[in-house]
Amino acid sequence: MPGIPEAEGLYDRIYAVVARIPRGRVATYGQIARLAGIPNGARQVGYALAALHSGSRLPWHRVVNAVGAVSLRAPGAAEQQRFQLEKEGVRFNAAGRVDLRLDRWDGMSRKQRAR
DNA sequence: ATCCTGACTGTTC
DNA sequence: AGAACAGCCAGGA
Repeated sequence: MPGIPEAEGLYDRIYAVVARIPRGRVATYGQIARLAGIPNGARQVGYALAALHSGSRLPWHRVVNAVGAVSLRAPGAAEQQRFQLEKEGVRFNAAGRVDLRLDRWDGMSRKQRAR
């Protein structure tokens, strides 16, 4: 069939990409969407992650928005995400944002700490 | 099928 | 740098 975008589910593809983000690095929603084959699916990525039940082993905390900030809305959740990232070595600036130029995952190699 | 909501993003001011 | 806007698209009512 000419139109089989996701015979395994859209979310599964998103989760698969998130699972590949190496420790100590972050990726943006748009970046993940693109890697999952969903050009303009940034919101879908957020939607998919929101659908995740607590207890999932997916490294969803490594996902930040386009400006390097945490987009969690639930009170306290954002701080928790930041704490977990800092624990992995990701640094936040005074504005509470990640410097994507330094810690963004290149989407290819799994481990590589440039800088 | 229509409308509203949302863990988004790029452009423009 | 921050705010307003307009696209974007999957769910749920």
